[in-house]
Amino acid sequence: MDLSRLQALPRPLYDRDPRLVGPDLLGKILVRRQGRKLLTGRIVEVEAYLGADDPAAHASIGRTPRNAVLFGPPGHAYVYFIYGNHYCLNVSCLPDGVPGGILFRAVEPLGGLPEMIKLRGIAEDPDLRRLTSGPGRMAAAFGITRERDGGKDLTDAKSDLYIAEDASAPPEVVITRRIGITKAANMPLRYIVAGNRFVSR
DNA sequence: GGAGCGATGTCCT
DNA sequence: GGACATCGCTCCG
Repeated sequence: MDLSRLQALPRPLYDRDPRLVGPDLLGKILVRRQGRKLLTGRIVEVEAYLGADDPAAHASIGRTPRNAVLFGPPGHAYVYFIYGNHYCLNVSCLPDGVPGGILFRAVEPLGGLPEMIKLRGIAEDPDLRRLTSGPGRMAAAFGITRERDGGKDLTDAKSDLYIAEDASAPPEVVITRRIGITKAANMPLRYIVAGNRFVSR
């Protein structure tokens, strides 16, 4: 990958309805600096979570200390811990005071695969399709935790965690219902890259 | 290859 | 006390 082509996505991109931000994030690149190494993955699956009118969204119960990032300015990392085992990464959307976000569910690994495998704690020569497919697996592969990354500005290319674009063409987007939730499970708010094999099941 | 289930922390009611 | 935006293991076919 041509790293000199990487440009951090600007804040205004996130200052919109998550239903517009979600599809625009497909094909973009999640970048993690891990010491001297660069871990990168192309975003292939995301879900939008809205505000009071979306019962599945953490923001639907109103602002609490836990979900405050979703109510803050756009372009920041909302990281939460789920099921006692896993972290999940979101980026806040909409202006300060208005909640909303995008959950990152899967990336296609591009660079830093040995480091990702190490962070996942799995054997060498793994099934690459399962390295970064699913929000918990993806977060683990990128070493993302709430303590380390919660609240971070994801528009800062000097940060150790940000979202970038390269010169590649935007992918074809397919919209489906969201996965793994019980409330509002029928809302069409999941966005995936058509035909991509790193999308979760 | 799919259904069932346990592990496990955090937060809200 | 229970819900939970998950994962990986079992067991069954």
